[in-house]
Amino acid sequence: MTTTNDLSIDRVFKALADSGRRRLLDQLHAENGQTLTALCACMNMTRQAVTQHLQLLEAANLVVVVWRGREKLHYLNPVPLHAVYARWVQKFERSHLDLLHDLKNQLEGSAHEKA
Amino acid sequence: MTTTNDLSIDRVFKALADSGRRRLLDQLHAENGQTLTALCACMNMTRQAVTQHLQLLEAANLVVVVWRGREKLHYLNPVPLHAVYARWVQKFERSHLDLLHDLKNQLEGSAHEKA
DNA sequence: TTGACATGCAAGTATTTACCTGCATATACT
DNA sequence: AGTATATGCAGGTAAATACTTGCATGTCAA
Repeated sequence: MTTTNDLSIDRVFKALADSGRRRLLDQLHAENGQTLTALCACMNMTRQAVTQHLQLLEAANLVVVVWRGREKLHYLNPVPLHAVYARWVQKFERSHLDLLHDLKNQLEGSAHEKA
Repeated sequence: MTTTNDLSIDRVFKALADSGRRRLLDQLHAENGQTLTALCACMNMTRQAVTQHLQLLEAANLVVVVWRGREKLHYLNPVPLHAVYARWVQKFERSHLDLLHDLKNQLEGSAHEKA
């Protein structure tokens, strides 16, 4: 269940692809456990639009929801972010300098610029 | 010029949002400097579609292109990945355990599950 | 110079996405 | 009970995205 397969990774990347959704995560990072209405305050779109963004974040497991009476409290879950970094970003980072070095060699070497 | 502003960060996130584009980056990670045709081999779509994906990766500066005669060589540039991590992902990761702890407290405390 | 190969450019379609409006439901407050 | 508050659900529109087909251009090799 906690398996981080390709589908769930894709959901995380897709969730992060929208600046509005990233702002929502930022908001929750600033203050965790906010209600829907509170989150709407900074979003310059209708409540329904914000709801839909939050649903994507929930589907990606980046946000966890807890009900308190009629209020929906939103909590940040940074685990998928870490998973994405660990399983995907890190491997590119590791060979960082090597690859740049290769590229530099190529550029300075046999390769020609297009006119 | 090398400024990593919000717009360029957005381009990177959007570029990473597609699994096909992520596969292209994986391919380049496995073997750097591949031609367009070589990259097409693993992509199960037309060459033009692959070209368009690569253009988005270029726009996000995740891929750098060098021409060698009639061949277009594609090189991975992991710098934007690192930038995204450093400027965006990391701050969520830092408070990782704290936030989970908060959440756990909330769940076990005053909050009630919805029926 | 001719033919094969590597790529570009442009326009068109289909799907997905972001967002809206309108109405329904449940909880809290008095 | 009655009103305000917090949210859900459903349907519709506009724009963005993924992908296609068709044709043009430039490079290599015989």
